[in-house]
Amino acid sequence: MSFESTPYKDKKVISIGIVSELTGLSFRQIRYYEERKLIFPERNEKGTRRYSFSDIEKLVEIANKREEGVQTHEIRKEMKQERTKSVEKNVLKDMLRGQFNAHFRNNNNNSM
Amino acid sequence: MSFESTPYKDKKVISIGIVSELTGLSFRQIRYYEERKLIFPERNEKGTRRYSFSDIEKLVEIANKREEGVQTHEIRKEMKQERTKSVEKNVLKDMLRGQFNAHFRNNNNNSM
DNA sequence: CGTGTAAGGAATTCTGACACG
DNA sequence: CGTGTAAGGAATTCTGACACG
Repeated sequence: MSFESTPYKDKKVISIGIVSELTGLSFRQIRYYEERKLIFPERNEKGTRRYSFSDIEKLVEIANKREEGVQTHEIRKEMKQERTKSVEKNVLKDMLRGQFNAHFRNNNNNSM
Repeated sequence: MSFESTPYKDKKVISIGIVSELTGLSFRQIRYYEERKLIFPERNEKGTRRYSFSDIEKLVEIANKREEGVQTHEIRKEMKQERTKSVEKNVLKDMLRGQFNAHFRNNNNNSM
């Protein structure tokens, strides 16, 4: 019923050069964070990496953590926790939507 | 008051190869439509073109028009009209917001 | 551990031009 | 008018490795 028709934020279309420009990180750093499983760019047929805006946001977060001296291993753990929280939030949202729909199931005939 | 903090849709970050993949158009066609002032990619320092998701949407529209046999010159005119309409719509929106704000100026103390 | 760098190769993109129609 | 293509050059990206610490 509810579609994400244009999730530009997650489309993997940006090359590493632009990502470097946008984040201020070196190619070496960007590739290394991939090696450490912090980001997951896609590849085109020829093997060049493609990143999304989400990846760029993640990289900025990573850069901040690194400046604080946090190791990639720790950052990885923290990001896993974030993902779990996010899943929980969605579960909660679904439950609320369920209640909401139940409540209005029988008297939703006028407003579109 | 209302900010577009992350207008990913208009960020010029995509190279012509990806645009070609996404639209199905050839490099030649994409560059030609720029020459005819239908799209306006940016350039990085070294001169390579960078497109936005908006540009890609425009290109798809252009491709559809071209298939119908519409010439680039006509397409250009049509797109100018679209822009004008869009401006008018915003003017209307601003007027409505003005009235809305005036109406609630004195009794907006509870709900955020 | 995290990052820099030189190395060699492969893929990308650019421009201006000739071609066809 | 709109698009294809071959041409030559410049810029981009890739991998694996050595280096420092």
